[in-house]
Amino acid sequence: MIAERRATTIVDVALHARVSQATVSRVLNGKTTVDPAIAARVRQAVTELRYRPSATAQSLVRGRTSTVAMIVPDLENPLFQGILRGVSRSAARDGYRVLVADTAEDAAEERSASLEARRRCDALVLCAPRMPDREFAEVIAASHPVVVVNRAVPESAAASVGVDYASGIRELASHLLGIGHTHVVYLAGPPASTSNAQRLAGLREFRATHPEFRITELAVGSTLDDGYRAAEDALATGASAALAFNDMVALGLLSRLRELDVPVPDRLAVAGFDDVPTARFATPSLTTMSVPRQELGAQAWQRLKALLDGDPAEHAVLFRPRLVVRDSTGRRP
Amino acid sequence: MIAERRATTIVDVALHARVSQATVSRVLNGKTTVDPAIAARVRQAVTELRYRPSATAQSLVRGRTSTVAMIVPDLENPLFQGILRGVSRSAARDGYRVLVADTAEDAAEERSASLEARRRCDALVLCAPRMPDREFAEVIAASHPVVVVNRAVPESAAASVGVDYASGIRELASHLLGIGHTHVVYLAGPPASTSNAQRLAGLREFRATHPEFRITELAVGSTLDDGYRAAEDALATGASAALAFNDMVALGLLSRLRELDVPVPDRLAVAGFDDVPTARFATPSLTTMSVPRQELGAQAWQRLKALLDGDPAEHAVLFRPRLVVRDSTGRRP
DNA sequence: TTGTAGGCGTTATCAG
DNA sequence: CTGATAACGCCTACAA
Repeated sequence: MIAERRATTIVDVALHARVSQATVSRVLNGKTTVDPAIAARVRQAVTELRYRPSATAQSLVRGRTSTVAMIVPDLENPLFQGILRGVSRSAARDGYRVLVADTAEDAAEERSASLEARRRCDALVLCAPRMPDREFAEVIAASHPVVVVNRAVPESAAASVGVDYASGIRELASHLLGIGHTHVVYLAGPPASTSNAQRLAGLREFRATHPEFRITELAVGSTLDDGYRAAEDALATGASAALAFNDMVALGLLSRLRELDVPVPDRLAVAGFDDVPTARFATPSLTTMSVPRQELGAQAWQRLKALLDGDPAEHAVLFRPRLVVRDSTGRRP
Repeated sequence: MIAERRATTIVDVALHARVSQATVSRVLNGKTTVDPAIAARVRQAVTELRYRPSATAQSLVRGRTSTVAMIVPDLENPLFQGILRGVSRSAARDGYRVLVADTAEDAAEERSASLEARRRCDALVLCAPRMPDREFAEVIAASHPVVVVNRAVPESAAASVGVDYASGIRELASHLLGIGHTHVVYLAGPPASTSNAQRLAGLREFRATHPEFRITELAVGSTLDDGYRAAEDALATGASAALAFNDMVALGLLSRLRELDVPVPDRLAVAGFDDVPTARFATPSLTTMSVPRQELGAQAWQRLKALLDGDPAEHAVLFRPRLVVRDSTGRRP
């Protein structure tokens, strides 16, 4: 016989313990005080029947799911992994779970995924959204509460945490200039990435105050392979140093340079951005700007939590990346 | 005035369109056919009121949440990232979302997270669970449908996908022996990892048929740092080759060897496991066993989907890792 | 302290 | 083709 088993509900427990549903609910939630003897009976019924309350029903009646969604362009990017980890662990401490959606760098998918995910969650974490401004504003308006990571947003519309890429890249440029590089090639990231735009802006600013500093721009991308493939073009620019969009690009570049027997940093110095775990272990070890990945996630959660609790939005926070000089830039060339 | 806005419900839409809730529900779900004029009125009301159905209410009445949970020991591990990505993308195609929980390599946390996550989802993906057998069985029994990744499980209890680590490491050992290494040191992974146990078993088997092959075992771990710190001990064993638990360990080891000016592969050959994205880009490039990370996730989803649809469980699948010879093992020493 | 009953937002059955 | 109405599983005034 095929026992089409309906999950056991609070009614079953009530019947089994010979009390009302209300009482079962009470002992399970520890709200009102209940007669110890009865409470014990209920608890026993619960274990005997292996009863576990339906989270869905609880969500419906309580008006919240205790779940938040996080939308990322690419789960393979160590930056987003770190942020996800930070959000996930912080949220767990407050009894929240995280739903994650990978949009595969597709701006259109980003919009629908956000809207759809928001329907089943209490809030949204938008990570480095690639959407055009119009859609971005629309999604934010429809998804409150929202916290945005790594993209500027009108203070009132949503909470935000981010990285000061402009200042970071200026510091990096300054470091390179300091050790004698007057011509660097910038390996640009995805066009839709606003953090790439911030880096470019930072570079322009630096250039404005340092006319002797020359920057050649190359459209590259964000992955190991993108960096690997950019090596020849980077060399062809004649620059003495390369500034990569992020560490992945830098690592890919390094590996190709090695194949080509191009000495780093002597012929070409290389710097990345993010300080991913492998950066320190690369050969030569990678000079980069450190970004607090998990902390970014933790801060994102803190802001989301405030909004969820109806507290006033906390101030946006912008982390200053920290310069980490390693061997890939070396000394004065 | 503080407008405590209740979200707009189907009732609001019905009122606005001067029809019943039933009709609204019908046009939204396209179930029964509805008078075109009325349908249009409803749709207009929907957009005007910006109505979006409550996923929670739908879940309650439909009896499913269209969400599955995935439990992983560590989100920073590239293997789990790849699997997550595979599950996430495959599930998305079938209209499912993925809830992710990082247990920080804590077996106790693993149990509670699984049970708790299962309450709000339709199914569970257990990734390389570290729990002791007893708890493992218990969690599985309480969480059906479940698919387990990278840990053996009684065929009837849950679906499973995995990697044939034993055969993989034998192939790797064979490669090393083939190029002349008769003494290798195995840098072991987390004691609670069953895939580590599988590797050890494979090594023992290989040893049984190749008495001239000597294996020294070292307790190391699973991270870059673990590998980095194991370098001196590995050298002290006098082995001519190191077999790392995974690529992270191997990469950490490589970087430390470089600092120590130990030539690889001449003084010590190094091999990893998993073929993570950075393995190819390491210096020297890393010999390793390739594991289809995303495919593992896709297969896991396929099995879960079958179970969710009430179809008979598909057969367990075990992927054979593929040997990828690169420079870190080199030629005959 | 305990039980009764109403409601959370949808879907689905069954009459009209 | 459309409209009441009963679930779905749980929580919470309110009443006893």
